[in-house]
Amino acid sequence: MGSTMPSKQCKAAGKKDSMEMKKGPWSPEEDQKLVAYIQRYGIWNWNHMADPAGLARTGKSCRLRWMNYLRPNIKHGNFSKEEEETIIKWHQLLGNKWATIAGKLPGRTDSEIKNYWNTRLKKHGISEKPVPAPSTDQSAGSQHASVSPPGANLIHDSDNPSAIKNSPQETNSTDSGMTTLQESGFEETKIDNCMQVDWTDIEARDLELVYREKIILSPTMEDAYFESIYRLDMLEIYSLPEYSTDDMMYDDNLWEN
DNA sequence: AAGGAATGCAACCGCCGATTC
DNA sequence: TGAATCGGCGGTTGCATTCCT
Repeated sequence: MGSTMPSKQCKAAGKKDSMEMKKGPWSPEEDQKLVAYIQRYGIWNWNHMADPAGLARTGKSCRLRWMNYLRPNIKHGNFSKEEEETIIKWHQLLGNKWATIAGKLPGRTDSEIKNYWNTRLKKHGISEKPVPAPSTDQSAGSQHASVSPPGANLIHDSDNPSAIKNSPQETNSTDSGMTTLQESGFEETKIDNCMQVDWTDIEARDLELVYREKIILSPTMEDAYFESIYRLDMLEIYSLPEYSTDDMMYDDNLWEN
């Protein structure tokens, strides 16, 4: 469009950017320019938009400002209790996958969630990383090497959604009377891309599991307990933000096979 | 009331995967 | 097919504000 910068020069331009481009907080005028430009021309190339928009900013800076602050339907302000619980729950399952977690909270950005976690939740002693899978090799220290899913040692107490307990390795699971999957007899076998789970052996309710970040169990529907074979490649799409666990429950295709 | 410490948040940086040429 | 580029992500930083002594 209005830009004359050849795209191949962008790497070099990046160094130039750092010297000549404006940094620091955005002024209301800059916000106005960016919004007006996007409203008129849309988003076509962040690196090439700043100049015709009249902004002495890098494309990255423009993108960040738009994505985290200026774009429509962004929620600002305090997180609700429900949102907080959602963050805690999904962080236990996914770890620092802020963008994915943000997908579960419409209107919230990954940056905002990340900040919220780092400033409010982390300090309250909530586990910072996904709980390592239980392993017989205590000395291994490899978090994802086990066949068991990372979340398999998680119990999410439905009476107290924010109370998510670690595995016996991490904490004493016998307090508060909750049991881990292993303690409740959970077993799984992985065959190629298929995971076979005997749900009837699972005593815990309101439970979600993630296997390499792919959801393998819907949390509440009783019928789900009687399904035993899940194809990870089928389920992969359900780990996308636009799919809720409700989608999983009511999608008949999910239960084929 | 003042000053230092703690906190919260916006923005930047570097890396990486996907896409384009 | 490989290099260049872009967009996205997570980690980190810096500054303004609030809290505490």
